[in-house]
Amino acid sequence: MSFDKDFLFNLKKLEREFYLKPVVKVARNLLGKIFVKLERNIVLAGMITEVEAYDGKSDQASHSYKGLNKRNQHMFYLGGHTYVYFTYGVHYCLNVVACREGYGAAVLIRAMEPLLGVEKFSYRRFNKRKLSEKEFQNLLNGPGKICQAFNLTTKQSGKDLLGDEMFILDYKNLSNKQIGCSERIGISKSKELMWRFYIKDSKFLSK
DNA sequence: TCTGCGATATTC
DNA sequence: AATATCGCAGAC
Repeated sequence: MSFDKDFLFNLKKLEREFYLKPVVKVARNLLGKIFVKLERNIVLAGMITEVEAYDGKSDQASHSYKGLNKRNQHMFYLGGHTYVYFTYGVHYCLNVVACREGYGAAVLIRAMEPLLGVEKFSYRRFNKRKLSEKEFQNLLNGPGKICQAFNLTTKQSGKDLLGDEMFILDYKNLSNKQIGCSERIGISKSKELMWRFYIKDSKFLSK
């Protein structure tokens, strides 16, 4: 199986309806789907392997928990938009907004398997072209790494994933057996919720 | 292979 | 003061 442009462009873009379901369901369903960003002369694509769900008012770990502010405003957009935020003074993180407009739920994209644009990813992440096996696996296996490789910043926050610049393609539908879950990483509140989901046999997961 | 730490924008 | 992170240095 090869992931060239022709293969990708025969896949169908996820429709609005996909994003309007409860956020945990959207999170699980995003596993195995293909995130695509079109740049000037290049196609960047990765298969989503690890995600975390963040709900609205009920979830103390969610950016939207305390209501709308300047930083989190895009998290309240209609499902199917992006929410990119800056954190630790260093890193950007990509989220996919879920549910109706004004609800404030999103899926943090934590890891992907690189498919197209590997050379671009390599330069942005390691400033070189030839990578070891280990480096290849580490291209997109963390939320900050994804944004570095795809060159995503707050400029790309609030974009519609049903548009032409960035979108998600329907690809794999995974069974419950193939999906692992755990506590979310790096939070202190609402830790008991098992809302981190990942593809069990993937080599492209965060640490 | 692992642990601790520094970097530092944004919000409360 | 805390945070939805990462890469590096130094210990072993």
